[in-house]
Amino acid sequence: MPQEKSVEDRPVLGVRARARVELTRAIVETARRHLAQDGPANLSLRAVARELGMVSSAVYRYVPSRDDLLTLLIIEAYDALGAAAEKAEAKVPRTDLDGRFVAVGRAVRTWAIEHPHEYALIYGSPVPGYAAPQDTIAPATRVPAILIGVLADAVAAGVYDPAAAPEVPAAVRRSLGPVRAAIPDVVPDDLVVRGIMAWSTLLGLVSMEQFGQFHNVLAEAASQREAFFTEALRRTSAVTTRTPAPRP
Amino acid sequence: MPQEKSVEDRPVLGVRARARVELTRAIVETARRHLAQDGPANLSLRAVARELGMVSSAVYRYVPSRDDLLTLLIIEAYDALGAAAEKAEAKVPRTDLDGRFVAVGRAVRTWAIEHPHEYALIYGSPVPGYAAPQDTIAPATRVPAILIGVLADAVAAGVYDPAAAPEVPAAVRRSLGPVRAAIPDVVPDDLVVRGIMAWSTLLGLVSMEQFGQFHNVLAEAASQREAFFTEALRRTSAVTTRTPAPRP
DNA sequence: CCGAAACAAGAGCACTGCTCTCTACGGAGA
DNA sequence: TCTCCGTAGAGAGCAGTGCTCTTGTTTCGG
Repeated sequence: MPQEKSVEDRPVLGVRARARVELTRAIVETARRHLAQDGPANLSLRAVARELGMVSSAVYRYVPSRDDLLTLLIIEAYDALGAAAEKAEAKVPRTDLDGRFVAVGRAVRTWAIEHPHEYALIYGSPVPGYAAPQDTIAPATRVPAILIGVLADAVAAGVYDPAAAPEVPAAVRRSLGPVRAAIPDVVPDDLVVRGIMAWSTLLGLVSMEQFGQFHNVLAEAASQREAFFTEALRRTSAVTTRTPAPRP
Repeated sequence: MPQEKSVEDRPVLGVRARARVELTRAIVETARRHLAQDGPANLSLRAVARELGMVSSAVYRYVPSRDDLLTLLIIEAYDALGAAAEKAEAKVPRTDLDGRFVAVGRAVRTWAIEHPHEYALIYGSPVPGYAAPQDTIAPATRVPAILIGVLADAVAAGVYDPAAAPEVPAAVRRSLGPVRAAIPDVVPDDLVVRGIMAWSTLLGLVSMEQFGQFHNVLAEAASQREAFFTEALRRTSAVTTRTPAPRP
């Protein structure tokens, strides 16, 4: 998008530039509504154009392709989910580490229930080409960043004693290379592994519920689903941010 | 499919009936190949028909719709995955409970890596209408059934002492209603919850890797991915099939 | 002020799922 | 054995999709 640079340069935007940002916003917004209603697979560029009263070819002036539009929606979804999780976690006292983890998990689940198609878009099978564009990885880290904060605070508060942390096998330590760059050094590898496992459990639970894997497994009533989920989150937290018992 | 009944009745199949089962098999088979190559979203009935040298409308004599064809492929995928997991688990000595769980987990992951689109079809965001047809739920239980066997053997072998099992909250116990029907009574609710969590962790790990959520988190090298995964599975098993320490 | 760039509109291409009509043929009853 | 009847295949066609190209029109900057 070479236009954006010239747009950024001009302090006062001309008629054309204003119309461009406005229309781009309108396109993404109606696309988001269509996505929420019909799901990623049924998102139609032509339908979006129709609702905006323009012809389909005109949309291509603003969005390079359908996949790029989906990428924009992916970014929006990651951001919305991240905001919801941050808001929920911020309400819990800093010292209540389990409460913070559970709050994040419940926020993710609640957001997924309220935005099933958006959730499927970001955590389901990727619809566009497999390679996730560079723009999506930053917003995708928002929720994990909260969990990293909890891990770091567990060490800081002494709930997890790094001195008692067991060494992880060398191959496992090497596998953690990329994520180590985003985690404070005080968090030992053992706790990093636990954190990734906790995050996987959380997403696994939400995805399985969202994608229907809990049919004929858990009761359908919302209150019981909620009870099970909260229990699972509490147990997950209990095996994550705790000083490990020395094992023979 | 009212024809099937008459087909079952006749001991010797006529030319028409033979051709029907043959062609149906051919359609599903080529569809499976197309699915493996291009993914569920790009599966085209017309392309399948083209490859079989028939016109698209003829396929509708055998498959009611594209979604029904996908449902058939879903059933096949569940069965193939279940077979792979069963085979891997059968090789482990019955007494090695952790080994059996890890074997199942590794088998699921290996199968997912070898059949990414099939995996996405069954454990990713559902492509057809949300309601999973009745025919799919039976094959879907194949892998979980193996894990249930491990849980039951943990109780039988005394590795998990049901006498020491803590009571789960009443709402959680009620949420387990459906799945209890498929689990021996000797397995206490506490262990059922652990089992569902372990299964969620396993699927969460595989899905996150498969859907690209581990980019910039774990190293890309296959050996390191494998090492991390095995470690995670071992840890998951270790917190599942063990007599719980009494907590204050 | 004028040329270049951006824009909207429309036609068109190749493709999809699915329906309908028409013709040919296999199989079972009279 | 012959005669229907239901099934099979072929083709045309409909409505929809993503995307491209051409043709005018409007806006902006030198």
